[in-house]
Amino acid sequence: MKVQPVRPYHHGNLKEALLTAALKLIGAVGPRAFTLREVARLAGVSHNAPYRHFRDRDDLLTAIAGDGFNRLAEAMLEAAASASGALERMLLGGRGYVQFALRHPEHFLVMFDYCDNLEAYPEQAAAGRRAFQILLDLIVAAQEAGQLPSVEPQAVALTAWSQVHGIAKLAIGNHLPFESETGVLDFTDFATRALAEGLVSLKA
Amino acid sequence: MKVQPVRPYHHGNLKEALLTAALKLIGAVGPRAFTLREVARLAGVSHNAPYRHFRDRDDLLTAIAGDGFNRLAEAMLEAAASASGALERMLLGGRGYVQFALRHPEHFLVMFDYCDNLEAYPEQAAAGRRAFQILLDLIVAAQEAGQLPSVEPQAVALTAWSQVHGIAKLAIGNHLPFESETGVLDFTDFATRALAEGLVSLKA
DNA sequence: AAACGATGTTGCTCTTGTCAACATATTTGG
DNA sequence: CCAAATATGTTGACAAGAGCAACATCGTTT
Repeated sequence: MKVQPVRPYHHGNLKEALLTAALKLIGAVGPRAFTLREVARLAGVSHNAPYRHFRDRDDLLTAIAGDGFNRLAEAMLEAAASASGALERMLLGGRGYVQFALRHPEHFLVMFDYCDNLEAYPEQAAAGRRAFQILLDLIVAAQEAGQLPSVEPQAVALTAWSQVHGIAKLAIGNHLPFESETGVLDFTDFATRALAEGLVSLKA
Repeated sequence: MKVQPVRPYHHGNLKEALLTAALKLIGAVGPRAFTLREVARLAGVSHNAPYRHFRDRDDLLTAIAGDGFNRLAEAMLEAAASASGALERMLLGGRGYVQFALRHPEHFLVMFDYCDNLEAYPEQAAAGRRAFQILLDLIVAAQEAGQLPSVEPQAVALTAWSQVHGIAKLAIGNHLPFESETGVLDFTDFATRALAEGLVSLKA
């Protein structure tokens, strides 16, 4: 009778396992100390197994970035869903952006700082554009509801994006003096409301 | 008669030369591909010479970050100096922040993304705080001039910082659709003015 | 069942960070 | 004015990681 092999030669779902292990590793030691070989070790495979699923180190990181953009999009939609007014939905979308960054810094850092050449990966780049489109849609809806002035939505979206992105980056980098997630999110509300108010005033 | 030595055993000012070479290298290949050994090569010294001036790789990067914070502070002061009103000075300070990031992305990236543990380096951390203090001062001045509401200046400063930091990061990462520096800076004006307007309205 | 492609493994080379030991220049105390 | 002492550079080593090549094993397709 054959002994149950502790680990079959073929992993079965190594690609997913590698991505999961990579996220865990980045979460533990940061994207700088991230190592392909350590990921392989975590997944229990040889140091070269990852190359069957990812062209190289950057390819794996880009996959994580693309996954992150999809999750970010979901997070924003989910956050926005819990409001009634169009303007509130937009503000909550921004809040969702920051909340995602706080809860998934591994993803967020890779998405924006540890992944050159995102444009060279069509699928991941598209995921990024989709996430931005959500913000744009929220803004257009607020404009159509008359709660934001009808200046170029692109400019408004970039302004809002810059605001929440700055908050997210500074918060992750421990540059903001808030202890808790709640503290950062309350601050986000303050900042985004001020900005929205200003956009209204500009038009007036 | 002794032949003029092409290169003396002692460099003379290696520390500065290494920092300069490091900046050039980071500018050329990005902070990810930055290598201590390549820096040594650029400076024309052996691969271990840098260790006489920097404890390790992170130490050199942190030195660059500290230098960057000082230069950023200068840039903001200089930008702000060319305006008369307190509010205008504050807005120009933010513009200077973004302009610095655009012109010195090597510095900016190291300062905020490739330098963990800045807090472990008292001098560099202080340089960072001084730069933030400049923004804070500009805001307090605008408040005292009655051009900004007198809500907690700390919160206002963090909001403004987040705004310009987000613009700077997104611009450097090529996420903004502006071709020229001027385009980004005009957008910065738009965004910061909207935010300032909103802060005024919030109080009202 | 035999061949094929996909998936994993072992073993190598090249590069890097960092340590240790040694060499040379500069400064300083007698 | 010269000998330590101290800076500052150099060479040589080692471990670890990225990525290539050759080989092994598995499932699939004829």
